[in-house]
Amino acid sequence: MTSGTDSSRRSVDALDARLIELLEAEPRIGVLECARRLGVARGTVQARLDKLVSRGVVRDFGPRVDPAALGYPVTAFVTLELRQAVGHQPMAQRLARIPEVLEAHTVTGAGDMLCRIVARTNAELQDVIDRVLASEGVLRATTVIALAEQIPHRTLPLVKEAASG
Amino acid sequence: MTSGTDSSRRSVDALDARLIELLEAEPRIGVLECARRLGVARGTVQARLDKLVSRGVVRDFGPRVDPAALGYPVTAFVTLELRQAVGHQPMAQRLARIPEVLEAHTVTGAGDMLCRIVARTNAELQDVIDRVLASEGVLRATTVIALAEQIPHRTLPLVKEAASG
DNA sequence: CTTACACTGGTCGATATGACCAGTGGAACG
DNA sequence: CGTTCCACTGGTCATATCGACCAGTGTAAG
Repeated sequence: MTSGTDSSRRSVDALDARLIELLEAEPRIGVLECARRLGVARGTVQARLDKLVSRGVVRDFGPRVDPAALGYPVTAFVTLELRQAVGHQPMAQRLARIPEVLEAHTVTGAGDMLCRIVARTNAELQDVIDRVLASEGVLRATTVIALAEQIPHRTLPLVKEAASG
Repeated sequence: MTSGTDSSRRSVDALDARLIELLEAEPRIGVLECARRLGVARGTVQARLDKLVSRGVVRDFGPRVDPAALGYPVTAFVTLELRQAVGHQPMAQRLARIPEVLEAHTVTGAGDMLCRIVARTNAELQDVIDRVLASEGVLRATTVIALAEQIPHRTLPLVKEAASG
């Protein structure tokens, strides 16, 4: 009773999307309950999940930690200009040693790297930025503080889009 | 046999941190196995976990989806300048309708909003940005493309820092 | 037509879960 | 100094899920 899904061409199909959506909404329900709610056999859900994970679409099911609840309510995005001589790799390694640096990308444009940084207070944010600036090769740091999270990190709409489009 | 942990003052203590670390590394192991590895009773792990969740430190255990594996390998950060007249809230709602917008913050500085956007190709990125620009109230969009993810989104070092510091 | 594959629907034993409980030690407080 | 509160212990319990199997069947592609 194939429902016409073809998981070989598109990376996710409608069933995959519904499965991810379901897990996103209620992560604790388990395979059996998923199967019931999606109206398919349990083995099918199991196979789908395994494939999603092995294909890398679903990275993991680790705990999502909220920095604010941890005591780090200040978020900032810092753009770094680097001296040409210093490579991105060693720079990234130095940044990685600073726990408050949650994320870093190399980017196009005037800046060379874009980092997401958190801190306990604005004052401590300054400390963190100073620590970043202390790294060799950083010429300049431009900081914007995130005032509010208008859209929290999400992927669900994208999953649905990928399944249907 | 209290191990001297005081979870009332600091938001997380050493045991919490080890628990989160363990779950981050191997999300599938379950409460019992956690208890064994941490060398505490199972009930303790259960209580800690419940509290971490209820306190909001751990948001959830939902699947972490990788946009790249979904077919959206292009990431960009877009800074929006808005017309003063248009509020941030309605703007965020319009942005939320675009699946490729994964995240949006209001920020300080020249721009008003900073968004994380993904796309299948650079060409499609242009389409997405056009869709963003089509929203009423957007005066200007400045885009930087993420070339490489030097530090993937992480919170573990922060958790350890919060537990010790 | 034949092959390949996905899904079905059933069973199996092993294991984890979440709920209890009484007891104990430490820390804070009066 | 005694009391109270709280976290942790270590034990049991019934229930539910897990992950593994299996043969059978439909669709789709070659």
